[in-house]
Amino acid sequence: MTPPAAAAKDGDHNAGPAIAARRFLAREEGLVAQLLTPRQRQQLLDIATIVKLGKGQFFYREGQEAKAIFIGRSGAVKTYRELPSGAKRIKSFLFARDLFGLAENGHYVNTARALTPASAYRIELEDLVPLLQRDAALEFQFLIKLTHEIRESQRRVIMLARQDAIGRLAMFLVMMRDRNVEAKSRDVVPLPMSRSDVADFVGHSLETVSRATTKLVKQGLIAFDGRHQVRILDNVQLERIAANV
Amino acid sequence: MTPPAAAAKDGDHNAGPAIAARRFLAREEGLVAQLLTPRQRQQLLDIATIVKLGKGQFFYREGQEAKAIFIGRSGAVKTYRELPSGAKRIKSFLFARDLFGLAENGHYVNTARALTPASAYRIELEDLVPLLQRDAALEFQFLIKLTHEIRESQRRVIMLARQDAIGRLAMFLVMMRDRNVEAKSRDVVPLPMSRSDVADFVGHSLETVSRATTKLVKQGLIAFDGRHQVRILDNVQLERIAANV
DNA sequence: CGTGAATTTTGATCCGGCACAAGGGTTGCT
DNA sequence: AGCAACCCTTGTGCCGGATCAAAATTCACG
Repeated sequence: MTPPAAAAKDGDHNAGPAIAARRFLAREEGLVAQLLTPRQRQQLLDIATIVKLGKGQFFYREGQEAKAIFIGRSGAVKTYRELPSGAKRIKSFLFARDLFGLAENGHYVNTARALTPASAYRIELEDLVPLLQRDAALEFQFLIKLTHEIRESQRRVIMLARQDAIGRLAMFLVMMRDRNVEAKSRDVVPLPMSRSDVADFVGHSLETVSRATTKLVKQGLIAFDGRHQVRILDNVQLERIAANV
Repeated sequence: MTPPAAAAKDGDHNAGPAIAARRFLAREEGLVAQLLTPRQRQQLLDIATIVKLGKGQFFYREGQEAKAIFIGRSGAVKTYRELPSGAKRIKSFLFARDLFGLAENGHYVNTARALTPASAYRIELEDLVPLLQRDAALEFQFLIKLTHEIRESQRRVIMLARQDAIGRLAMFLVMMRDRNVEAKSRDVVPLPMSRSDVADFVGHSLETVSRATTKLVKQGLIAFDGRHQVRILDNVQLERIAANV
């Protein structure tokens, strides 16, 4: 039984699943908007169950039959693929309001695992598909979310195209900061993932990432409060490095 | 006035816009399916105009107000962003049946330019959005297309994460081969883009790409018929290199 | 079919990140 | 609290790709 305070802290759970994305028609510059109306959230809530997992547990695994999609509710999740070589390739880090579990040919193409204790709304495809086909407006919101994801993915491509380690890391930090809307302070960014997850994500070795963070710290642009939280000290400079492609 | 033969060669234009993607529910393994029913294509055709551009001309430019989306009809198109440094970052190469021109905040986020003489269906958002909101089934197909794109984008991320030049190139070639469905021979792959476009796409310098292609040729895996067409001689081996992550 | 421009290939040098390795910290478990 | 496993940092040598430079091929155009 969760005390009301704890529930409130993570946002607005009671209202049902939320999806966040940048609208592609609207002009609300730069803002990540809540896409669903209260009514739509209620509709989704009606067919959703809530899954709560401990750190390290799996929402689903690569290759499993895909029967449901998930919408992040609390905590942090990573999705990745195991490559033949045994290396993991991080696909994405997911938080509240993120959509995950889209399938190909009826099977999940990657594995979703909780980085921290995490919860998500689980919606059976069998329930979702008819709802979407009945409710074009709701489906439209999913569409918007997907275009948003495509763009996120492209930002990542741009990041990966860079050669320099510090640049990639700076870009990564900025990305994480930007996803961390609704935080008290925009400059305190939680990094629930391990360094090696970051390394996989930015496409560098763990050591290189470590060196790069050290450099940024020494330059006074960032500081760590423990291993899983960064404070951005010099936003301007960090942005400059991140944008300097 | 295009002679009928020329029109037929590029596929099934007369039937209206086509969209290709891998369905995410269906089990038709590995196949890129035509998503739209004849009726849906007709509906789109009714609100579409056809844009024909010469090589090097622009469908739209980064930052312009986004009033329409496009669906590839013939020829090849590239989309890219100009980075502050002046470098281009290729986002994607597009062919017939591909969707492009999705906006963010009402503006195009990249530039779309014809690599070869190319044509596309242009559909005004003002016409499309109501149609989608009226026709959930049609919209659903768009949704599927977008999930497909997300996955393509992720394949690219995986490609970029690799370090070795030959591996990236092999992967790129395989990707291009796979998109080139409906070709007479699967092993003759057109490469309408320049080497430097390829370099931008795979995230290496032009010289490195050149060296890598040379190596593949010397190893007897591929051969060039002119600069814009590759023949894949040893598919097995090429796949092996491409998959060897 | 020739000429100049653009694209591609080839060559040489330099630098940054990877691999390997070892030391110190932190976290989780009992 | 204590121990062990894991995670992160730091150091060194080496290799692959970027960069600069120049030659070679192809292409566009008349």
